[in-house]
Amino acid sequence: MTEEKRTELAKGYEHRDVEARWGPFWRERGFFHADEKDRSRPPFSIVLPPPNVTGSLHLGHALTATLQDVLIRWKKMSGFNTLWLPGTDHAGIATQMIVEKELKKTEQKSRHDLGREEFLRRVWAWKEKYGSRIGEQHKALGAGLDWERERFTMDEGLSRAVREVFVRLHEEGLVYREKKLINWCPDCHTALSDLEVEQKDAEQGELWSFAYPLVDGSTEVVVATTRPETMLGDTAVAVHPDDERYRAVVGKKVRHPLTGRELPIVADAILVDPKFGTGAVKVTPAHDFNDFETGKRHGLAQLTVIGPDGKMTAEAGPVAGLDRFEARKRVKELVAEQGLDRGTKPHLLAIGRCQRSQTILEPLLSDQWYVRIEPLARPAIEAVEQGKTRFIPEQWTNTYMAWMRNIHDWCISRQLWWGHQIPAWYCPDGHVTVARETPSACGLCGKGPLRQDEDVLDTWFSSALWPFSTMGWPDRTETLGTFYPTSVMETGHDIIFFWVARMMMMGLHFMGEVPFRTVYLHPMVRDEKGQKMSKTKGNVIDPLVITEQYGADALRFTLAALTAQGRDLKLAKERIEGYRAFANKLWNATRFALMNLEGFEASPGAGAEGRTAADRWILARTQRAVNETVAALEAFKFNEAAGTVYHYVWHELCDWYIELAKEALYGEDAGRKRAAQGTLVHALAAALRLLHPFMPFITEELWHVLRAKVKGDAWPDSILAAPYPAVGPVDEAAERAFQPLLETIDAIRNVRGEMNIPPRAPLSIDIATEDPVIRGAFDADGGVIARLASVSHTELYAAQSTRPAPTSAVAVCSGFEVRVHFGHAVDVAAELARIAKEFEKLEQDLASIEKKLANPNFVAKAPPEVVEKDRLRAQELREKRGKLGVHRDMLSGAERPPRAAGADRRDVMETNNPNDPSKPTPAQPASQTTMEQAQQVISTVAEVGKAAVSAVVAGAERAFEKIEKAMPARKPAKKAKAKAQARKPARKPARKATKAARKAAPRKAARRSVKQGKKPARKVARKPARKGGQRR
RNA sequence: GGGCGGAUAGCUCAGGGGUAGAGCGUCGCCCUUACAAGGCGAGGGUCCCAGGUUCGAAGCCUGGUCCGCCCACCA
Repeated sequence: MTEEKRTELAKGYEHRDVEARWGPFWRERGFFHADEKDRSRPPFSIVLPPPNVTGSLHLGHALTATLQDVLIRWKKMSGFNTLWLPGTDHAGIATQMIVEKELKKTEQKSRHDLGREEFLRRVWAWKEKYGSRIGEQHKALGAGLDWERERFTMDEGLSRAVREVFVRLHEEGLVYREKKLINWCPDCHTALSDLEVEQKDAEQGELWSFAYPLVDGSTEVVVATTRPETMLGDTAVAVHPDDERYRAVVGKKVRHPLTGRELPIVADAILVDPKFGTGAVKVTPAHDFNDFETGKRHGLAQLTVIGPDGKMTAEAGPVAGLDRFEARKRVKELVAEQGLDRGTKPHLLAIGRCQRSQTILEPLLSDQWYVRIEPLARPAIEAVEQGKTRFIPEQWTNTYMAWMRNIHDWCISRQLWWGHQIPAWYCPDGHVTVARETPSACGLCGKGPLRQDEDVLDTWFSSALWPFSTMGWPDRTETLGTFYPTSVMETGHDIIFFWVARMMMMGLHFMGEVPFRTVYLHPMVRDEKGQKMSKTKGNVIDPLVITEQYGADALRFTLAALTAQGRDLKLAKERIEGYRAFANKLWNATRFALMNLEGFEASPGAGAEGRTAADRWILARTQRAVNETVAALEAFKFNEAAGTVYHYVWHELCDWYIELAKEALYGEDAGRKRAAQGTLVHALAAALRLLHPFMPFITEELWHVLRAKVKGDAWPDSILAAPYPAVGPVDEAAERAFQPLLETIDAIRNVRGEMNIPPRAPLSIDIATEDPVIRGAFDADGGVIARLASVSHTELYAAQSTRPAPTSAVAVCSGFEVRVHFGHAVDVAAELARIAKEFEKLEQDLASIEKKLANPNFVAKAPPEVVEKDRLRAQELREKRGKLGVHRDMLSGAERPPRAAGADRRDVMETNNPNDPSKPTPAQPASQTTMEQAQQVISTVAEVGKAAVSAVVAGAERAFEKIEKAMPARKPAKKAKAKAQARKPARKPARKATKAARKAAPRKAARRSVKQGKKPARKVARKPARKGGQRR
């Protein structure tokens, strides 16, 4: 590849060029070819849920592809022998309807005009024409599927598996044919399974009552129905056996007003609820599921009055030939004409509709094939109970169980042409022969010719076999031996019954083993408004439209980042844009590295001796990111994995480390340079590998470019062949050691922002700490502060600094204090306001924590480590408060601490900053506040408390005026002053000030710094104020 | 009629008995030689309501309210 020679990158990331490059590269080199003979590596297999062959992928498919590809690439890089098996589903009804529609449109013909054979030819042609689009889409998404193993549910091999399963189940008595009531779609002209019936919200309908006169003329029985047309099929009237009102008429007969037939009055405790309506029910065994059962209990006739086309049959007498809804009106008229109408009431009812056509379904009596499901369901329940298959998120286990425990026999025959024709043949005598291959004569009587059952099997029948039929079953293939059971079934929770449950049953029955160890059910993808994407709503998005615009990597990353467990996923384009920017960020980080790798040595450990604290810090952070990412992936927490890498790359590697490393990279010190280069390459390479499963294209591209530059042994010619970063111990000491420096930079930046000091205006700072460890950190690596915070001059003190307050701001950090000198008078009011906010925050935190510690129950009952932590925390807060108080008092002029004898200045770090206009006044040998003095101030401050703040501020304003007068040449910047003015009112409402105080500098500083171990240092006490009750 | 999920910053959503988070958006300052698809900073919360358990509840329990979703043959 020519790009391997490139060692420079374009300024911005252009996904189009890059993405076109790597798909073919991976495929040509067979990276995704699974090797069933390789037993040296542990297997990891996923079968792709087969999309509808004539369909086009939507974002739900993109999510499926993304998550599975993440798993596959991650596992592959982690040393697994991976198989990801693609394929498509023939999707019986859906496909047939598409082709029929097209046929109607272009040729004005129905499938019957063409005949079965010709129609099927057309469907196959359609499949060939459009079936490839799915593959193209998957490839565009970067899906690492093993295309050599692509399957189609109507392939010869899979069809053989279907026949085998059907025949075997039939032999075992688990497939049977029976005349029963089924859900029939008059539009699609086929039977449906229970699952294909959709119950929408209750629809407004009517409950119509009419009277059946008794044959003996003694009285009448009033019944009610929501479906008047079915009364023509009534073959009885039922009442409750205990119902006194009807005791006398049970056993008698009523006369049908429209046909004259006589109908028995039966007593049935199951069907009839005496409290509903009149307590009498018309019974229509051939058109209602309850009535069907009732009819069987009482041996009632089954009278079919509605035909498969939805029109009334000849049996319907006066309304024969009418459409069922026409008949509904007509029946009411006819009954009314006889004076038997007893009124109509509005009534809410649930209506079953066809999942495909939305047509109102008709319960119809017909011969269909069924799978006896209970014997198959039992092992499938047990397998989950025993943990052989695990659902993630766990809550789906209940859903699965509830359905499985209440499962009905599965109607598997469909009156369609497109699909697996049922391998059953009928002889002239009507005997059924079920066989794997076309039989020549009746298995029972030996007669011929035989006629094959015209129906086909439910699409989901073949889908149920997918995990093993695709691997060559019924043959005992090596592929099955290596890759079955599959490792993970990843699919949407909407098909848990249609597909997951049925795969479980079939897998267990025919393979004797669950089809997958883990079922990960992902959320549904919705549009920005939270609506389900559907063709009818017109909000379906083709993933390719997005990949074209933003790049496949951005789309993939977005989908992964939004896939939290247990909730639907709303896709907003802002989010995708954000992750496209992330790709660009990664691109530029690599670009930066390439520009700064002259003299890089690839040998392992090179430059280790020159490493700075910053180097050790990012190495530790890298390891932490690796650990967290891997842990998240193992738990299927895609959003956490994505979020971890994102944060690491952007906010640690880019925002911090690259900036930190510039000094060494640009500098002359060869040792340090080498160390920084090595560290940068290590961190970047880790980032690329961590990210690869999520963003395969850009990471592969950058891998190659980087590889060409560094020429190391550890750089295989594809990132896919590189190992996924390994989990390992984190150098927590390195993290801790560097923390004060990060915190200092944050603090200075915060002061700048708050005080409106331009980012590059050089500043002089003092750092004061009594902690030798922290002091050591500043000694060794304090230089980074100069660069990242534009500091020109730093002095270190062993204790609190007392340089003249009016020209400085202070930030109290954990274990040290930073004084920022401006070289001119500070905006005292602004600084005091800033301190006031912070002070109040400290007060609040301290109050809440002290209250806790004062509670004997807390001390006695809470875990000792929690108590100890709070004690330390309280101590720290008190310290900070004290220091801040001193500063505030100095600034406000309210109290000026006496100078202590003897300078404690320990060190001065000069930073060469060419722009430095005004070297700060050479530091006076700074005086020191002794601990005693500090304590005194602390206690004073504590007493003065919050109420004093405004007074102090007022004092400060006076002081400010004085200063301004005294130093006319050093007026604060106009803007700063204006800002100070603007801020004044904000101080007044206590509520607002409190709120603001919560956002005080230390917290912010901590937030900017990065997570530290389990308990992030950034989390400075921040109990909501309302607890303290101070806000009122 | 059952069952399941959700309600947290302006928006979209993570989190989850011990110091309330992210992305986007908003505001301010920066064209700092990797990146303006950028950098730095700031503002922004009654974690739906009411009880309860607990030393401690946004989280756990109970009961509500309002949104989703799934299942179910009530004429």
